[in-house]
Amino acid sequence: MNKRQTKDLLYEQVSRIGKAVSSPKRLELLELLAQGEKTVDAVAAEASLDIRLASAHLKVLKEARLVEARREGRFIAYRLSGDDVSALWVNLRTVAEEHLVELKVEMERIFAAPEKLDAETRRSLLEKARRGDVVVIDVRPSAEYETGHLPFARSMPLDEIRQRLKELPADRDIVAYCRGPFCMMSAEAVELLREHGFRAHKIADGTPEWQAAGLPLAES
Amino acid sequence: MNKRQTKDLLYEQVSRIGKAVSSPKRLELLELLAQGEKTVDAVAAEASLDIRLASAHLKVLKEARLVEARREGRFIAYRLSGDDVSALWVNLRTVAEEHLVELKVEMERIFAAPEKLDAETRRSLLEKARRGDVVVIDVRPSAEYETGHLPFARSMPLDEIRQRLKELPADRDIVAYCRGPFCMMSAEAVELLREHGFRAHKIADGTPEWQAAGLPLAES
DNA sequence: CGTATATTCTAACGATTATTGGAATATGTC
DNA sequence: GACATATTCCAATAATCGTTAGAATATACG
Repeated sequence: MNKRQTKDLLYEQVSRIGKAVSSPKRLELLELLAQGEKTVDAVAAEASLDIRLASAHLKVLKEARLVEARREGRFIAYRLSGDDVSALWVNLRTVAEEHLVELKVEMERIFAAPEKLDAETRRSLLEKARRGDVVVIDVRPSAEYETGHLPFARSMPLDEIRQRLKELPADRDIVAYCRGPFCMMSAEAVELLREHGFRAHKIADGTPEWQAAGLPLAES
Repeated sequence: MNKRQTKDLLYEQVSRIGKAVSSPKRLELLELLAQGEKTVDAVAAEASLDIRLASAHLKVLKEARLVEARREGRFIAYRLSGDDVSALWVNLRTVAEEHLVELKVEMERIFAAPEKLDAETRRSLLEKARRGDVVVIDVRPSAEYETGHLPFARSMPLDEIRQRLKELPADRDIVAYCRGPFCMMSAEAVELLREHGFRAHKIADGTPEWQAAGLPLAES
């Protein structure tokens, strides 16, 4: 086999990964699975897809080895095939945020203040959370919290906040996070909390961003 | 605009990056441009593409804002639009190498021993090169060396090695690198050097891998 | 063992993309 | 200003992909 044919083979293989991430729906599914293992109809519902279409997209992701499937009774549970896949998603989204003006303006339109974190801010947030100077709340569904969450964060799913307001302090800063920069749950939580007089802020990070920055998650 | 429409818009934008990297040819062009600014016919020749097809692919990359173009006299020079693009290429290739068995076996078939470097090995190589315990040679075309190269590496383009053998030490290890794990220039260099009795080895890293690992390059 | 549920498979269609060759544009040179 | 060179534009074709709907499979439950 000559050099050209060999090279074609190599790039062809890498393009399998590229093709897998070339569809907006599949990217959404990847981000969902980055929050933990989920069944087909769970991701289909979250991404507003017909179950059969979601299944087809998951199949493509599986053939690119970005996800793995496992039967769980009547359901089939999909999960990312590694932390590097989650990091790839973060990388793709970051490059898009950096270079695509259309995405930048859209993000600014949706989220008034885009609270991007740098390494230093992440470290200091962690320290303040450890000391209890701020209360970090994870507003995702509790199953996702249990798969992995920011250290010192407590679970406070968006649809439970209203009933659990008394668990939160009125005299300290509350920092809310959810699935990542594209997720709107933390913004909704902050709005709700501010209406009730709390000092709430959101950060753009989700667990995938935190992990991609090389920081450890907590479990249980 | 409702939540679904907003989400669709966001993932749609990220998928522009995904679509750009979904073609093997475009990945090859990206890797070439990660070695430095190049003209259309230069990359077309390197990638064995018709100039018109190369131009079309570069246009797609430009529309995804992964590359930028600049007129240079009669030529048009393309370059990556940032170091993060180079890092994205490395990330995609690494995920592919990690998860795609077909790629793994193909790599093993081509390159007898895949000399992957971890953080520690990179550091110690750098130290040995600094002290002069090993001679690191950059076998890429000299223009690429000038755009950026590993610290303490000297330029020794593949097609000049035969004439410049006397510049190399016979009593020390020689480490050759080129554009990255897919590039065959360092393997050819090592073969040539060993035939002449040198103690030559190759590493898989190119400048993109080195940079993506957070290490600095040298210029000039 | 029959029924309900979750998922996959298959076939079909329309939309998008890769590739090709010819024509057009832009720059530099004589 | 005519010519050569580098690149882009345009139109056409073949290949691939996304989506939809109906049928098939596989497991759990009564």
